[in-house]
Amino acid sequence: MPELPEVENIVSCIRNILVNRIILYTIIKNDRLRWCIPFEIKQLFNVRVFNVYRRGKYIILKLYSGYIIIHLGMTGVFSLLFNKLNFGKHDCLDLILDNNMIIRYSDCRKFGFWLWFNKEDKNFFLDKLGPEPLSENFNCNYLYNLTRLRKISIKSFLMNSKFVAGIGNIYANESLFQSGIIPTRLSMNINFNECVNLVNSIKKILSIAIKHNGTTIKNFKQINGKLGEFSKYLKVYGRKNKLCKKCNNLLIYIRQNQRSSFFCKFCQS
DNA sequence: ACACACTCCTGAATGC
DNA sequence: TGCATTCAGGAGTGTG
Repeated sequence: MPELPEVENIVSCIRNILVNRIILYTIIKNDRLRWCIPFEIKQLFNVRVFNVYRRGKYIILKLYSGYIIIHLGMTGVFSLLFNKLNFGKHDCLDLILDNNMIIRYSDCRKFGFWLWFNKEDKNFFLDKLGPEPLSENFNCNYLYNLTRLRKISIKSFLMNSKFVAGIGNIYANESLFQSGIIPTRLSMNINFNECVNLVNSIKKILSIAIKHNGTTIKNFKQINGKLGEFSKYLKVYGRKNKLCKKCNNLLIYIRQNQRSSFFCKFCQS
């Protein structure tokens, strides 16, 4: 499941391949993603890619005539082909490039999407996003001030992209463990020192995960097909009924806002 | 405006 | 063994 580090990794891969290349055309195999792939993408023809970047978990392809916003959902995967290849069951579309390379997008569960925006459009998705967690705008003062106002758990807070962009379930669980805060604590009850710890933990964990090419749980692959390597560093996520790596007590699993939370009741409070 | 449940989807894991 | 059910999750949408 791609979160910020996985998306960052994918973006740096496809940036190298796509920037200054020309997309000759697209071949659509299945346009039924979360929303139907729009005709502007289906009809792309000889258009240069100016830039590829990330915002939260969104991938933005900046083209001459507008931009494509891609979200990978749960199972979106890119692969790089050097020859035309028949489509498999979960393949959705190919971008045919002017150097004979092909970028293929596949998505088993179809939670992902590809949308088109004209350059003058206000952007419905990007405009609502909170600061990037690795930017200076995301700091302890910001977190402290914003959490004062919210009667939601700190985990729900972290996973809401309008407060901070790109933190999903894995990294919310891991950051809260590292900073010793139980996921069910009300965000307004987190004190300033805890905000300092939490911000530091988030930045540190995301940075390390980016270095290790992300976390592979089931579906995430880098564009070269290699798996992310951060999963072996996970301390709580997916470790239901296993022992805490700090204190050796059993980790607790709960469902919180219809998401899995994992924590240690001795190391987190 | 806010908080939270529901929804989309497929395949692996689990249950009987 | 085989069929049925449960679970995983991002984030937009709908409800109270």
